[in-house]
Amino acid sequence: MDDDSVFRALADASRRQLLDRLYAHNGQTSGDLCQNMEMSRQAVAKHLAILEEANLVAVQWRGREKLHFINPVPINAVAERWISKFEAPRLDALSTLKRTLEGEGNGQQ
Amino acid sequence: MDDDSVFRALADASRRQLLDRLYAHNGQTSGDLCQNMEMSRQAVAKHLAILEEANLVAVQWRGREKLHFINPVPINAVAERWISKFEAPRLDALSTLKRTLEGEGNGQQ
DNA sequence: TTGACAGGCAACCATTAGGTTGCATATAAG
DNA sequence: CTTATATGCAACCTAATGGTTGCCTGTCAA
Repeated sequence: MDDDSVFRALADASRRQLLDRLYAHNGQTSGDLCQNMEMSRQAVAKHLAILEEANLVAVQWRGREKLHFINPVPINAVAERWISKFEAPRLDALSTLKRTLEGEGNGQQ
Repeated sequence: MDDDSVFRALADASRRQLLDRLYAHNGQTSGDLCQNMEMSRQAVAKHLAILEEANLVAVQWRGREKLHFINPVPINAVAERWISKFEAPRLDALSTLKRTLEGEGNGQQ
C-alpha cells in the first residue's frame, strides 16, 4: 500500500538477499534465514521486521517457529504504479521500431 | 549497472519526486528543480548528484546552466533483472518482447 | 520438570543520510 | 568592469540506519 516503505525496504542489499532466499525457498524460519548471513540473528530479525512492515513478507507461526513467506504483491504494485511509467516511453519507441522493421501496422501487445 | 546504487537512489521520496518532475518536463536546470521543493538548493543538488551517480539522471552543461535529463535505462534494467522475477508470469511476455526487439540491432541500451 | 532451542525486546554504538549555512567560482548581462 | 545569476564545495549538525550484546519469554523434547 505504501510505496515509500517498499522502496526503503528494498534499498538494503541484505534485505534484497533475504527476499532472494525466500524466493528460492519459501516459508523459512528466522533461523534458516540467518545461515550464511554474516551478521547476528538479531540483525537478520530486524531486516525481516522491516520487510514484514513493508508487507513484502508475511509470517505464520508454527509452535515456536516463525515461518516467512514472500509477498510479491507490493513489488508488483510499485512496479506497475511507478516503474512502468518510466518504461512506457521506451516500450512505445520499441513498438514503433517493431512496426517499422516489420513494415506493418499490427504492433499490439 | 549497479543495482544497489539504483535501489538506494530510489529509496528517498524527494528523489523520486525529482524523477517525476523530470519525467513531466525533461531537461530542467537545478534551479528549475528547486522550485516548490521545501528544501534548500544545496539539498536538491545533493539529491540530483545521487541520481546522477546512480545513472538515473544525465546532465548537460549549457553555459552556466546544468540541464538534467532522466535516464530510464537503469530503472528498466533493475525491473527486468530483479523485480520481474517476482512477477514472472505477468511480465514474461513483455520482457521477451523487449529482448526480441533489442536483439534486432537497434542499440537501445 | 528440566533443559535446549526459537525468537523477541531493549540498550547501546558507529556510520551514514539528509539537511543547513557560508563562501567560492564561473558565466551572463548591464 | 561590475554585478547578478547558476552552480559547486566544504564544514557542520541531527536523526535515522545497521549493527552489536545481554537478557527475557515461550515452546518442544528427554
